[in-house]
This record gives sequence, structure tokens and C-alpha cells, in this order.
Amino acid sequence: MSAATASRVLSGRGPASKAARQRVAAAATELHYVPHAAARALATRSGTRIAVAVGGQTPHTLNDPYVGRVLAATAKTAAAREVGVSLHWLPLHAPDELARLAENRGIGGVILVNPTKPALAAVPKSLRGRIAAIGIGSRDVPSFDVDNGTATTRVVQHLLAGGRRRIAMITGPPWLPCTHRAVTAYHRAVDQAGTPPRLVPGDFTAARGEAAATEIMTRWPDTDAVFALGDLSALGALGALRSAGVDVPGDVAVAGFDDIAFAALSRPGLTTTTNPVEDIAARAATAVLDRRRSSSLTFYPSTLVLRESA
Amino acid sequence: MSAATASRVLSGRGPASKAARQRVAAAATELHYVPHAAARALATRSGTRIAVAVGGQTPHTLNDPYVGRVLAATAKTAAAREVGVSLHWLPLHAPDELARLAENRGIGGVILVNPTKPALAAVPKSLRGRIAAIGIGSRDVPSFDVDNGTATTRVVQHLLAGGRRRIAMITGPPWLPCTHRAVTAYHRAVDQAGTPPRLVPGDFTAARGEAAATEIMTRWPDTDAVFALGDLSALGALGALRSAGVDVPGDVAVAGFDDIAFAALSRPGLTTTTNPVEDIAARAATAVLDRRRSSSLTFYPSTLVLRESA
DNA sequence: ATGAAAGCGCTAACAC
DNA sequence: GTGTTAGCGCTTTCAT
Repeated sequence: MSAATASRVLSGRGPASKAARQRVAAAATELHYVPHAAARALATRSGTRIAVAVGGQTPHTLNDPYVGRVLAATAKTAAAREVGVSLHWLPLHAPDELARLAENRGIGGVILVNPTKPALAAVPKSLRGRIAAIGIGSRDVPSFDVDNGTATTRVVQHLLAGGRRRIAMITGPPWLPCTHRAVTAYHRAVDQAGTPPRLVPGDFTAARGEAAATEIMTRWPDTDAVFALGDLSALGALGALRSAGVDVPGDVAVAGFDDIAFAALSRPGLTTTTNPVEDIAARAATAVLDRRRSSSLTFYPSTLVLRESA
Repeated sequence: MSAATASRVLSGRGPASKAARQRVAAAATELHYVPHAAARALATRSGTRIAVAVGGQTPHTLNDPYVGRVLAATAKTAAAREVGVSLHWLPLHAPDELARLAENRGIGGVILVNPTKPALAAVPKSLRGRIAAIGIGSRDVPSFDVDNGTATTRVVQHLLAGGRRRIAMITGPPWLPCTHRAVTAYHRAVDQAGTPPRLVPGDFTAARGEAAATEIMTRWPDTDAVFALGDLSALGALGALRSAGVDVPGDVAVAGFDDIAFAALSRPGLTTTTNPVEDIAARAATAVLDRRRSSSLTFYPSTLVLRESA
């Protein structure tokens, strides 16, 4: 049996008879055969790792626990295919980092995390079919994202059902496009209820959540609910409110987004919505590894988790 | 100029004249040359990624935020060397996973996270010089770890200085060797102070922290301080105590270990000690990438962070 | 100190 | 459907 036939069977490409398949499979399992990823990558110029490129204003973005979750899920998925992962910061206003990734022959594919419109516009053609986004996508970049629009609607409706009528929202960073979907949903929901919109920009950090809550209570002292896009900000807001002597949820309800571990540990427990990041990252990784050309747009459902804070 | 000379210059091995060095350097920067990692790996059989192998009882271990931190730091360090990272679960009682990693020619090196003695004993000889541990090490495995012994001593001394005399400790999982250093330090510290030791096993989770705190207050109702190895457990304990109507820090002080983000957000804020995981992981990764043969043992200092809980 | 040549383990074209 | 051949881009003997 020739090497070529074995290769065809193992890679699943090209013709192969039943008999050949079986013999190869038998030999492979018996010899504990593991394909040599580097040799394959060299021959197919497919690259040996996939790059996780995270958009953000500072390299500090890479320390966000959210990035850790994405990376771990990606690494687990890729490891099964003998592919590694590397981590890169994508500065907001210097998208030529993408060109460098595209030219690097070691990189088989790219997963964009929190890309901006300019970043998507700067995606080199050579990356087509081997790039995916966790966040917004484009014609060339399939998108895998959490359905934060529907989630926002559910949160606001829950707050309204609980009798809240002056609901403020702490948004994500304004440069982050997926923030917009949530803000739009928020606007629609409060409009329908005939209650006033109250928006304050956030950045997903706890510190900003604290400041934002203070700002909200100063500008609109009669606010009776705060919804923060991101649990860290929600927890920051919760802390600031309690320090100011505001009772949560008595005076003001607080809700978050992401359902991080600490949401359950806070007192009162934080009402929030789930973010199936691991699942999303695994799908995005699979799409990149399979070189799917589809320009799809997939939303993953987020479910409301009711605790004491709202 | 021949490819061989260029290779010698770029890899830094073998002889090369000043002139040659300069010409190669000039050409490389001008052409934005990036070495092809796969080709190099194929020629040198050095592997194209480093494996992060995490010891634990269930695959769920890989979802721990601590693993995310290690992975992100490793990936960042490795990316600079054109090396990827993959993530693997190391079942506690099936260390032959290590043999599989060693045989896999795609894997250049291994970083062991939370290894056990049996796992270290099962390290194949072929991994020598390209393996490091975050946790305990061995003759063949250099260890990079946080100095939790000293940290524990400092925490206990701080509690004693605050007038606490019946200090309980929630440990890490008993199978985790680095737990022992902390427990030993705890014993020594309470012995010296002439106060009674009170130990309850933990597993780093919040749920176990809650249960452990309840157990502590049932067995030793006069306990006036709880130190948990791991902030998640400490926060779980804090929550359980407060639910039981115990005032923190009035009745019972609570201290943790790791200084995770939530430690600052909890009310009261959690007194804890830092864990420079990113730094440690970067060093371990560098050791593996450089193929250092030293059987070193490096402890990284942990500093006390005082908040309200103790 | 440098160059020529062989080869790392695989896949892709091309005959058969 | 299968085998033969020629690389993928580097490193490494071995001559010179």
C-alpha cells in the first residue's frame, strides 16, 4: 500500500476503496498513528495554529476573564485536530495587525473577538474561508454571537413586570458594535412601555459600573432599576448603590449580563442572563478549522437567571 | 548567499561571519521575513505547539478561570516564538495521557498545571528538558509556583494581630500537593501562637466553601476567623456566614487566596493574597520554549491585600 | 566560514 | 482506485 493511499484515507479526501479504508484504519489504530501536524501543514500550507485576535483599546484587554473562556474553549476544540492556538491583541485603530496575521504562514485561521466595523473592513481577502467572528460579522466573516438583543428585551420586560418604571442602562463600550443591538432592544422595550430611556456608557469593568451607577442616581434620582451589559459592571453598580445607602432590590433593582461565577456569590445574588461563550467559541473554531465558506450569522440564545437583585 | 548560511544566522546556531550576519539581518527586515514554523518544526522535529496539561478529577477542571489565566499568559508568550498552545485534561489517576503527549510529535513541550506526585513520576524521559510545572516539580521537572507557604503565614499572622484566636482553615483539594505547603505553614503559625488548629478540606469551589463554613461553625461555634485557600471558597464561606446571621468581620474574619477580580467587589471586600499567575505562566513557558535543562524550583512572592473582611 | 545536497513526513498532480 | 513523483521551507551533515 502506498503512502498516497494512506494519506487519502486518513485525510478523507480523494477516492479510496472499502478494503483500503479498512486496512489503513486497522494499521493506524494498531500503531497508535498520530499524523504529524507540521508535515501536513507544510505540504498543504494550511498553518499549524489558529489565532485568537481580540479587539480592544489596550493590550490589557487580553487579561479579561472573558478572553480566557474563549481561549480555553478554542484550545480544547483545536487540540482535537492537532492544531494550536495563539493570542493576539487587535488595536482598535491599527487593523493592519490583521494583515500580518494573514501573511504569517503558521496561522491557519483567525477568530476575531469583539471586532469593529473597520477591523472587518480590513480583513484581507486571503483570510476568506478561514476566519470567523465572535461579535459582528460581514460578508466575508461568519458571525457567532450571543443574542443579546432578545436577552435585553427579556431583562427589561422582567423589570417592568416587577413594577419598575424608570429603568436605566449601563451599556458596553461605545466602540463595540454588539453593544448597539442591546441598546436598540432596550430603547424599543422602554418605548413600548412608555417609560423614559436613560443611557450611560460603560466599558464592562467594575470600576466603570460604580461610576456609572453614581452618575445615574445623580442625574435621575428616581431611577428604580439598573441594567448593565456585563456582570462586572452590574456588580460594580450594585456595590456603589449599597455604599450610597440605596436598598437593592428594594429601592433599585439591578440586573447584569453574562452570568459569571460571582453573580451567584454576590449578596444579593445578581439577576442576569447567560452567555454560552464556550459553546460559541467551539462553533467558531470548528467553522475556521473546517474552512467553511458560509457567510452565516448565528445567534446563540441567552437565558434569564433570576436571583435576588431584580 | 546560500540558504544554509541564512538558516545559521537566523537560528543563531553554527558559525557565521559579521558580514553574513548583517546581510541576512538586512534582508530579513526588508522582506518582512517570518520563518515558517511548520517547516522548521518538521526539520528539527521540535513540535509546533506547547501543551498545557491540567490535573484534575473531572474535565470540568478546564473551565476554571485559573486555567484561563494560565492559558492566556502561555499563549501570549508562545505566540512571540511562532508557537501555538493546546489544552489538555490530565486525569488524576490516568497519567498515561502524559505518554500520549510525549509521543505526539506536534507537541514541543508541556506545561503541567497542578500535577500530582504520580503524574510527575509518570513523566516520560523523552519529555526531559521540555517540560515545566506550575505546582510541585521533581528532579526532571522544574517547578514554578506561588509561595503559598509564606503567604499563609502572613495571613495567619495578620489574623492573630487583629486579635483572632480560633482560626479555621479551608484547604485546597487534598490530592493537590501545593495544598500541603499551605497547611504546614498554617499549622506552624497557629502552633506558635498557641491557638488550636481547625482544618476542613476544600476544593477551590464556592459551593464547597459554603458547606465548609457551615461545617466549621457547627463543629467549632466559637471560631473567630476563616482562611480559605482560594477566593472562590472564601467568598462562598463569606456568603454562608452572612446567611447564618454571622457578622463579617465583626464576629468572624474571612480571608482568601488568589485576589481574583471579585474579591474587590464583594461586600465586605475580601482580604486575600495575590497570585502572580500570568508572570509564573510566562516564565514556565519560556523555560519550556528555551529547552532549559535546569531542575529548578522557583517560588513567586504573594502579597497580602487588605480589605474589609479581615 | 560557506555552499551543496539530503531529508524531516506529509499531500497533490499526474499517470496508470 | 492506486502508485509514482515531486515538492512544501527549513535544518543539518559533509565537503570545500
